[in-house]
Amino acid sequence: MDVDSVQSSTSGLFWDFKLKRKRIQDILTESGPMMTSQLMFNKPSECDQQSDVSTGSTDSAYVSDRTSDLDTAPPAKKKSTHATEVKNDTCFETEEPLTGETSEHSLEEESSISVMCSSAPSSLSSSPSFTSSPPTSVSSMNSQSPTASDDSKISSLRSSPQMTSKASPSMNNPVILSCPPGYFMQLSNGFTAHPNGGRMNYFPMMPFSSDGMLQSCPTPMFLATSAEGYIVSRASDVSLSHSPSIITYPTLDGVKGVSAEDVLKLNKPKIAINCGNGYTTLNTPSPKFKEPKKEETRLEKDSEFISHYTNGLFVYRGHLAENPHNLKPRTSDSVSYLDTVKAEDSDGEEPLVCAICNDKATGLHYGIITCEGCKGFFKRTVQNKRVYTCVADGNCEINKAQRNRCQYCRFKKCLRMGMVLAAVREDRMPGGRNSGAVYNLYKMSSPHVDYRSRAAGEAAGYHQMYMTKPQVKQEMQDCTDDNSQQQTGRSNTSYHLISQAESYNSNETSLNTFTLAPSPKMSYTAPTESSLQLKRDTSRMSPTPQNNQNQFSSNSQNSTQTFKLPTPHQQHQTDLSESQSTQDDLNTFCHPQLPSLPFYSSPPSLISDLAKNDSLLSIAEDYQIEQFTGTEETVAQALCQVGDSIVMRFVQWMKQLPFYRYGNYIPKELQTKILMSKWHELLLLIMVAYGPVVKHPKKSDKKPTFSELYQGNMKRMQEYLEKSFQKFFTLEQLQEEIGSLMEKVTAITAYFWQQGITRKELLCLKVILLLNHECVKKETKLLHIANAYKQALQQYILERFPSEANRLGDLLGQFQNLQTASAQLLNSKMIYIPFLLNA
DNA sequence: AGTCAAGGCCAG
DNA sequence: CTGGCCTTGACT
Ligand SMILES: [Zn+2]
Ligand SMILES: [Zn+2]
Repeated sequence: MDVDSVQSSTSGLFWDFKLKRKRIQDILTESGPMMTSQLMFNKPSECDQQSDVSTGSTDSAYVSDRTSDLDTAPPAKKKSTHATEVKNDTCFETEEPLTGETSEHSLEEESSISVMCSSAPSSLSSSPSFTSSPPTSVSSMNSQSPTASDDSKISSLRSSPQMTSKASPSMNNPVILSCPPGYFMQLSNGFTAHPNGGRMNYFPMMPFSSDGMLQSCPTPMFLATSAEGYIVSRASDVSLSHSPSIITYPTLDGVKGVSAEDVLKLNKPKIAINCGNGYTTLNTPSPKFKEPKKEETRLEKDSEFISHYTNGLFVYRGHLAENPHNLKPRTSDSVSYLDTVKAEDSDGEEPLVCAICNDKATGLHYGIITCEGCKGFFKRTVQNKRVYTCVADGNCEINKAQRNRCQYCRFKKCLRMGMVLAAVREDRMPGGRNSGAVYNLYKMSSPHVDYRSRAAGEAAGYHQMYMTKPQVKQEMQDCTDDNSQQQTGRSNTSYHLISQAESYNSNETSLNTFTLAPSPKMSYTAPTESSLQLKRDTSRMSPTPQNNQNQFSSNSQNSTQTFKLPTPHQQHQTDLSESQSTQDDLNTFCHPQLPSLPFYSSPPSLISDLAKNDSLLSIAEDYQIEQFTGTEETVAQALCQVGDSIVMRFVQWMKQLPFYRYGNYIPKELQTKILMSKWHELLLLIMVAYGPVVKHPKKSDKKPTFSELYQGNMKRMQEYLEKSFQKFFTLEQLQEEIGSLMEKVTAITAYFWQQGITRKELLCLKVILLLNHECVKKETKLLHIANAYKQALQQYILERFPSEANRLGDLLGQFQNLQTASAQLLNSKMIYIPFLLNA
């Protein structure tokens, strides 16, 4: 009846990270396995019927109607569930139009700031190198440092992600912050990260006038982080040839934020951030800021809710998450296995520890062993669909002592460790027992193929929960065949480091199921042949390398952080000569200094080189939605193949990139890592830009609007589901299900339509996106390459669109949206993927 | 009757 | 908001 019944539990096949990574590595090694997959690869692409895959979807723009569209759309879904706290959208709706229409103009002009850094502002020479990665205030917060006391004084900014995630086409839309009266804003990457994690972007800001009043809005200012503190730049000063006036605010000892006192002492201007409800001051207590309601918000869509916390870094699969506590497979029946746990436990240690915080556990709660506190925390969070924000960068350590320091990270860990959302009852009915199905939502294999017998369970590796470290290492080696793994086990240190890196690829994302069943009533789908196969595979691999709680948590949480730690120093080494302003990493990080790389000749030729081997765009043409009809099984298989072949093409594409050919700047592990984390974003980029690039060769006025696009997409989705699965859903149902994802995807497409993105721009964007990875920032050469492409793109834009000074910044700003959408896509149901491939 | 995981309560 | 403790109620 509902969409759930259609969703395939084999959904993960498409994204299946383990297979993809293997594929990548195979190809990179140019080894045999590639052949096999090449065969598979040809198959889907063979169909050359160029049917207009993207009829309704790909066309439209999204200019003036955008605000109104967004305005009207959300209310529809608001009626959905708890009407009370749906303010997440409310916020957005009320503020967005304001800026969208009125100040957008000025804002967009300012966004040229994202470009400005390509010139070396002399005024900045005093402030050495700005890191794209945040100052590591995390450490101070993680370790039990005195900052704890500060926490209470500083409002941890909990903003609603929807506002930004609501597909703002440019990063320059005002960000809505919430800050309780009497507190000063604390800014950090964690905050901005909100919707998408870890990124500090420019915020439009307003200067105060001398009388303490906000100035009217002629010259918005922008804020960005740097290693030194915050940079505030006056947009009006920004131009390509002149350095912006930049004010640097210091970082507050360990904690990021600027207090009123500090500002006074520094004798620097006060600034305010546009926070929707007017302006909230950055550096002074905000007297009359009124909270929208409760600064907490709710997310209505499960996938959105989840991806807010997973942030694309791992895939939520309920209690089947690969953590040491979950090695014991659940059976389909409702029999608890706590007794088993205890039994096993007795021979060694009896204290049950919480998988989240290591506190004393009180049994199974929502699928895993947790303490009373984490149980309650998880329940409250899910019941109220609370949305938290990390004020650091989303990697706070969670243990008993500091589990209450960061709700975001605590809940993120809850999901990561596999607490089952669906086990929180919607009807709040106490007592009784959840049906076993609740805990099988994330399973692929049939309940009958379970590990019912104790012997089987033990064989399946429950014992490994207590494996000693050497055993773990052995296990890792036995079970994996990839390169990074081979380096494993030399010493404890290397093991540790590697597993951190590994966790990105294999631990979190290697799994097969993406089924997100919002409600326990979801029907169970029969396993497919391939799914069973895969299930066996994963179960064999499932023992998580980490065996003690601390280690695991630090591993998993550092997986991203690790990559950017070294940045500051390396930065220094390379660019000391040139001072520069830095925007935050993700979007714009231009080096004024271009190294003389072998491949680098001139910006134009950089682009034309890319154009010579543009094999990627055809991806958008090679897969027809019609391929994905039939039974779910068929679809799952088809998707698996397609995913396979797509990855293949990405690898081949990467290998023929100019800088790739000219010298091996990219260590192989890095290639794999980068591609693994970027290929779905790249895919989305291609899909989303295909229409505007290909079907819109000449400037016509018939740019499709966002709403046209959106409605067309939804309608086609409806038809697709009906035709392919004989399931009919009303548009309202669909809206419920994938509205938010569709909005995000459509918004990007619409933006590209509106901008009339060109093929060359897309070419560059692909490369820049590929290199827009944390790891790249440590690789000086790669960083330079990325910047070379940015400059090339900028130059191209200058010639082609001379009047659009901020075009590059806006284009790069889409990365954030791509990342968000792609993360959500990862967590959405499989049956939507084929469609989105053609949206 | 006993288990045990869910929800509720409410002092701190 | 937290989390220790209590009540529920399907299931054994
Ligand atoms: Zn706990
Ligand atoms: Zn955190």
